[in-house]
Amino acid sequence: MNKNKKVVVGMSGGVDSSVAAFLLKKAGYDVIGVTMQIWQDGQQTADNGGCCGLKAADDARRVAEALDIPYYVMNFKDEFKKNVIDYFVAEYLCGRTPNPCIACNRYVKWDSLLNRSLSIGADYIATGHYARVRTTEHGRLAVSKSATAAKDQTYALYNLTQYQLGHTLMPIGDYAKEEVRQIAVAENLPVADKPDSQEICFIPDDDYAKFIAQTAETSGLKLPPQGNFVTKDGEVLGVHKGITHYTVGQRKGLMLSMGRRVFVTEIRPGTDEVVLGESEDVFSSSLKCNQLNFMGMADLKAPRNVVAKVRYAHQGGEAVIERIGEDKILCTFMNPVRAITPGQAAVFYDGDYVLGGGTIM
RNA sequence: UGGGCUAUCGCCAAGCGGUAAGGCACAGGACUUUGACUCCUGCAUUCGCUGGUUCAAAUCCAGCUAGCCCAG
Repeated sequence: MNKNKKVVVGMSGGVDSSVAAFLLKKAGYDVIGVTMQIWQDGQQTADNGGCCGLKAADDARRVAEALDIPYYVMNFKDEFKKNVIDYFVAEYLCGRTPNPCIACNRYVKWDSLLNRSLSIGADYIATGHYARVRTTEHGRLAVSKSATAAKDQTYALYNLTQYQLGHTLMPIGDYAKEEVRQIAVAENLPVADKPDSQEICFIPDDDYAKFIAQTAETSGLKLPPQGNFVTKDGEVLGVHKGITHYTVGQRKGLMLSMGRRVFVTEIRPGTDEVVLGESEDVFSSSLKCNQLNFMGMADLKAPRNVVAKVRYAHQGGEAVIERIGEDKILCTFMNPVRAITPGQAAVFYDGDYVLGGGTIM
């Protein structure tokens, strides 16, 4: 039944998406390899095999040749700049901590790439994400955790719509990381031993504050000034470099010697204050989120027990969610969770699959 | 310019004659398709300065310098 079904595979040049392409071809799909060109100068990301690196394209092309599938590079620079980079910078400028991977998935991969793929006659797009698409008992489509819980990437995919999911394949989700690599080796894919990607792909040197400052400047945006480190009671502890340098839960880089470890507990964009506190002060038991997307559940009428994740690497905590507004959910945890941070996503699960999620306020 | 006290890594701070603890900060690494967190490693041949006593001093003595306190 896969015969004649055409699928565009987003190929990053990494092991995962390469194996995804292989598996689809093996399963009988009409596979087209595509690398998204999203970042400005190719030089920048030279050896970074990131999810969206650019040297990437060279590797992806070699894999496509090895697999004997058509291969194209599609230009999504404008979309990426607008929906990921500008969003990323704007969030930091107002004291929040964005998750660019979520934005990239939502707007670039599952909007721009999907639409362009459908327009050239594809039935699906596929990626190398460690996640699966499944149908729930209520007939909803939802991403569910991959075979390896350790490599689960469903968190970053909570924003997908039913329509998008209906045109999505994630062939890697049924395999463990080691198996994927073994397949790559067995099939002699040119990228079999490439290391896993990491860090934000568009900031090669890992210096966020510098990147934000540069981008803000070229965009004519005003950078937040220096301000005070304060305690929750208002006592001034020192001067900081500007709120873009900090995030909730942060301990390193404060350049402040208190004699004990202190952490950022709150960022106050209004007064440019960064509040510092003890380790236990960064735990909290509830959060509110908006910009909701419902996936495994069609809606949220009554309070519901879920497992909620508050960041990509969060193991998840038991919680109750309830609607407290047209576009607002209150999530109350059974046990306090560390570093709930505005701008990050709260994603709700029922067992293995995603019910929905929103942006932490 | 009478008396007293203190001067040890960027900060705090052990040490009390036997050859420089620890914490914080910082740096590097690990982990990680977000930020964080966490973990590992590193971090004073030298104890305000100058002499002296001693086999041996950051530790004892003297002078100097600096800071603090109490008196004027």
